[in-house]
Formats: sequence, structure tokens, C-alpha cells
Amino acid sequence: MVTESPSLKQAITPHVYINQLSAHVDQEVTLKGWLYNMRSSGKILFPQLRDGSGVVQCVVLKNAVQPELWESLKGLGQESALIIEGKVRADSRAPGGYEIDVTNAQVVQEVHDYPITPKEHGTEFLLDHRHIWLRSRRQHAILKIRHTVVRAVRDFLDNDGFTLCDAPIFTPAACEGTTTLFAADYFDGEKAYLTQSGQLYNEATAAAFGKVYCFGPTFRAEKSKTRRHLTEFWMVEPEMAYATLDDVLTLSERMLSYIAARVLADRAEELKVLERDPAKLEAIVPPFPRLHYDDAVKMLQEGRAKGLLEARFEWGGDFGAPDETFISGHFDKPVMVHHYPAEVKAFYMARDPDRSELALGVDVLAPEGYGEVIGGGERATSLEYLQQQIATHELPPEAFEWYLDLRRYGSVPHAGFGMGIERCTAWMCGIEHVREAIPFPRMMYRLRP
RNA sequence: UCCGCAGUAGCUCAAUGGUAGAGCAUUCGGCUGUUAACCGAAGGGUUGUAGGUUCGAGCCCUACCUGCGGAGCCA
Repeated sequence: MVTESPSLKQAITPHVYINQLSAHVDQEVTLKGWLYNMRSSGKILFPQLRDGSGVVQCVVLKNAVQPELWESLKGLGQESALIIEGKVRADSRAPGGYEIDVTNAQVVQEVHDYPITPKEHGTEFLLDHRHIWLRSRRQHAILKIRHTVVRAVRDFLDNDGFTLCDAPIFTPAACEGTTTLFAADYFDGEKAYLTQSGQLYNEATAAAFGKVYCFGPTFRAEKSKTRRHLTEFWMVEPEMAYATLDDVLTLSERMLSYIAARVLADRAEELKVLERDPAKLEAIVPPFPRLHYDDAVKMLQEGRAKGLLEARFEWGGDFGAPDETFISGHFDKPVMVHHYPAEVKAFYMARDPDRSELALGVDVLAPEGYGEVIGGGERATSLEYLQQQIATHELPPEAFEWYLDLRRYGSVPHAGFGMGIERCTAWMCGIEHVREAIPFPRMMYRLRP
């Protein structure tokens, strides 16, 4: 026999969400939320209520309510928990277009010392208070856009015939190198590593399902302290059997365009809060410029000759952040740089049959200095070549035996890419740093909260 | 790991080597349309830590700690 608790009863009392107010004009409603801010003017109070779906200004007139109600609301601090009853009224003076004329209210919890004020704060303070910083309007807008980016990715791939087939988080060995892996103690003295890519597993599932993707957290123990880096980030990785580099270019272009269109359509309010120029997102439509590595190098060398770049760039190297920014600065939409030197790319990349020093890989560089949002390409199909690559890169061969089976049993051309969700979200939002594009960022010097 | 910058009230920041300051937040008071409201008052400090120079250090010097920005590496 289950006894119904008072708190459960309270939780199921019907109430209206602030983003639904337009459907309740001139009706009495109950709102449940938290005090976002309060202004007052003698015998009139303007509490702003926040409920997760939006913020609405309420109006309390001293002469129109019970004296006890006036007293209970008068001195409330930011983030006091509140249930408010009142009538919805359209009013052009109100920030959201609607106001609530309060008739009754219940103070669920009174708060007086909320640390985050409406004034400015520093990065360290805000990150230390990330658990409550999430409530502020700007952070709320960013994470709503992240949600839309994730949904757009899933909808796009699902509607395109891809099957979600997630890769493991614990892995026995590196897929691209060992220096950037977080190690954990597994059983019986064995080491497990946190995944840095689902890539190799995707190749297995692609051979089983044709078109697949994995979508989950990824870990890199890189000692990077820049606005583009997290130690834990989310990555979506599609992989297609019987596909080539060209298919990857087309898929990248279609997916990024779809994401931008969805953000524009579904998150107009949030973009406004962030003061993000919609024109930047409207520009993200196919076709994206395609740039051969050779031509990118020429571009960098010309830039250096004109004094626009400090460092000299030699053919054969990988681009640094200033190089990427310089290249992407020539375009108002993402640029796809392809055919990198095989030397600087992962061991499993296929090589260009006409120029074996080149890999059939692509980096998609976002405009405005957001850097590489997508990296991918065509995978090598030859068993002998991969065995040789594993030896050259001094990788433990026993850890890759299962992977080599994929080249023994029905090896076909296949290709795919990985996209970083936080970089993509930060780009859509036009924000400075990827740390705001994930609820609880993990960085080199930040593990808390 | 390397290079650069910073650390003063709960927060954001001031303070020529010479008495530790303001705004916001908090508490109290005022105001019937406020838009990060406004006006008045009060409380609030081991100037990151340890040493050194000096008659005197928030300020100068050394080391360390913490954070920020960047490089390399990467999505």
C-alpha cells in the first residue's frame, strides 16, 4: 500500500508554463518557479518569475491583495521558490509581452543570499557556481540551442537512414595515439582507457548496418587551455559503408546546413538573448567551398608574404589555430579542406591512389575562428596496409586484431566523420568559449562542480 | 610542458611607497509602472601564501599557490 505524500500531491497540481501564456490571456493561471529579480515602487511590486520555460513579470498591488500576501512577497531575494496565481494580461510595457496580475502566492522557500547578482561576474566565480549559473538567461539560451543542435543531428541522421549504434566508453587501447588518453584501473590489474573516438567501432557497425552513427561523450587528456578545448566533450560520428571522401563532404555540408536551419527556426528567441546575428547562420547553406590542402598551403604562404601571418608554413605540416583562422577568414561559410598529407593524419586513413603521400581526409573549418568542427574521411581497406601502419605507429597489434577482421571479411570502401557538439553549439551561439556550450564543462584545471 | 596576464569586501573593480575606497549584493527606511529601477542609511577587510627591501608595503624584490589567455595537440 502506497501512502500519498503531500509533496507528491503538490507536484501534480496543474500549472501553466510561462512559454504557454499566450494561450491563457485573460485567464486565471498558476505558475511555479523561482524569483528571477524583483523591482518595487512603494505600493507596487514587480517580481519576475522564472520557471525554466521563460521569464514573466508579475504585478502585485498593495491595495489589491491580502496584507499577509504583500508582506510575504515584499522582501524576497533572488531565486526564492514561488508559486503564483494570477490573471494573464497582454501588456506592451512588460518585457515578454504578458504580465501576471497576482491574486495569490505561496512562498515555497525564501532566499536572501543568492550569490549570482544581475551585475557582472568573473569567469572563475561563474564556473565555481556553474550549478546555479545555469539558471541565468544567457546560459539558459545557450543550452537550449545545444539541445536543438543535438536534436537536429539525430533527426538529420535518422531521417537519412542511419542507425544509432553507440561505441563503448571504456576501451582497451588508443585509436589515434596514447598520450592523450585518460587511464582507469579495470579488473585484475588491467588498464582501461576512456574513449577518444568511436571511430574503429563505427567501422564494425557500419559493416553490419550500412549507415551508422555513435553519439556520446569523448575524452582527451590534452593539456590544452584554449577557448576551443574541453577534456570531456560530446561527439557525433556517422560512418557509411560503400562510401568515399566525396560522400563525407556532401554529408558534412548537408548536416551542418540542417543544424543551422533548425537553430534559426526553433531558437529565434535564444539567438536574440545571445545577440547572435541570424545572417551568420543563414549563410550556412550548400555548397560549401572545397579547398585542396595544396591550395590551402598556397593561401597560407601568400598570407605570410603579405605580412598577414606570422609563422611560415611548409607543405606537409598540420595547420595551427592561427592558420585555420586565416583560411576560414576567407569564407562566410564553412570551408572543407581535403587531401591532407597522410603523415599528419590517423593511421587508418585511406591514401589517394594517384598521390600516395596524401590522405583522403577532410577537416571542416567553421567561420569566425571557431576552428575545426568536423574531421573525417575515407578509411583504408587493405589488410596489409593497416598491419604495416599499426607497426609504423608502434601500436599494440593484439589490441587491433578484431579491427583487422573487418579487412579480412568483406572489406569495402567506407568513410565517415566526427563532429564536436560543443564547438558546433558555440559557433551557432556566437559565444567566446566552448565551456559555456556544455552544462558542466571539464577542462584541464576544472573538475568541479 | 612553454610564453604572457591577473589575484584587494559576497561580486565587479579603484587606491603616487604614507589613514583601505566605490558600485552591486545583504539588512533597515522611502516611492502606485519598475525595465540590470531609483533615493537615503547601516553592517561588511589577515589586500592569494611565505619570506625579503624600507622609518613605513595593497603597491618594490624572490619563491610558491590559484585562475585567465595563448602555443603545441586536437573535435
